[in-house]
Amino acid sequence: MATSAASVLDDQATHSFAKDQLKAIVERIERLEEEKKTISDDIKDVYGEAKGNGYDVKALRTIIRMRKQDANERAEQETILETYLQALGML
Amino acid sequence: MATSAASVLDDQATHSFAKDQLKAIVERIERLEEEKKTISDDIKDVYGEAKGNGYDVKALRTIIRMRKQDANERAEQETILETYLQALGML
Amino acid sequence: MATSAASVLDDQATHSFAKDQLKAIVERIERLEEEKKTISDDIKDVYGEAKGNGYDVKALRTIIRMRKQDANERAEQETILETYLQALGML
Amino acid sequence: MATSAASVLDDQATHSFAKDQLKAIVERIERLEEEKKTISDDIKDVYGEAKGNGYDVKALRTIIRMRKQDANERAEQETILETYLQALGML
DNA sequence: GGCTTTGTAAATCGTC
DNA sequence: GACGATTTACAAAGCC
Repeated sequence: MATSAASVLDDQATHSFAKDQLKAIVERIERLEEEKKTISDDIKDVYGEAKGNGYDVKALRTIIRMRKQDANERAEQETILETYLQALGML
Repeated sequence: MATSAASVLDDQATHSFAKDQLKAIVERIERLEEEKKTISDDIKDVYGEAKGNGYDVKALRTIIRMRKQDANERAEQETILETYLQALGML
Repeated sequence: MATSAASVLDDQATHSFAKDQLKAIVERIERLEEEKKTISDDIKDVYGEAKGNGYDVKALRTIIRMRKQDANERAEQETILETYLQALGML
Repeated sequence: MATSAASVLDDQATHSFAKDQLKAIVERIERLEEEKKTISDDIKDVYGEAKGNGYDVKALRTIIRMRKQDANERAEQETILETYLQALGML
């Protein structure tokens, strides 16, 4: 079966487009991952610096983790409150 | 033993300083972790968007991973090359 | 190089042993995973039964999760206490 | 509106019952989850022990996973067979 | 039935 | 460089 000149062009265009789109996606992700790595390194630096100033890194991590937990818990409390209000027909 | 007025002030100053420094460290880390989370979410968004456009997310991740490996390998090759050049007194 | 009759037997014995040992490990793990699956199914049954008695499964899960969090938190509090005591040279 | 003495008792009884039932459900689930965790830990122990005997844990996991897949496939084959037998009126 | 959430596995990183 | 701890990726389960 023959393929018309038009459809060949279409195929090429479509193919090109797909390739460009994929490339764009990959590059966006790689760009973001680089930024993420930069920040991770910054965090490591802060811990390292703190350690240099006599802080116990493990304790610091514990503090950070607990504060995050507290935040999560507050969020959950709100969720529960909403659930109750919902159950009481107050929302 | 008595504590002089001066040392009380010193203690307070020292204590205040330690507290402020700790607070600063914690806040810097939390700030950075927030930024990191933002970027992680952005990455998820890109994958989600790609999925919406018909891409297979797992395959995309594989591509990203392979390209990272390739980059690492290239970097390693360069390291080896430099080592040789160094050994040959050409650097 | 020749291989004595004894070492052939040794090799076989060693090989057999290795094979049996590997088999034993695999079977122990598979046995445990079966048990684990049984329990998971039991848990699902309890939730299903509760649902049949008019309980809101999602709410039940929230209760279970919160109680677990509380337990974790208590455990962490103890960890922190120990850390402080350690720091104070009291352990 | 007034509430009769009888209905107060009923309410209390009902309330007590509901509370006890909920408590029973929660405790059953927590009990089962504990058992599940115990088994998970046992599995980890087996892997750890195997590692101590020179086995490669990742390879072991691969074996387990493949055998599970094979089992699933066998199960699927049986399902297909049953379907055929059913279709042929032989079940 | 897909889409999010949760649990598990793998990989990475810092430590000793 | 092996080990444990943390982070990240994958898989499974539950919910809509």
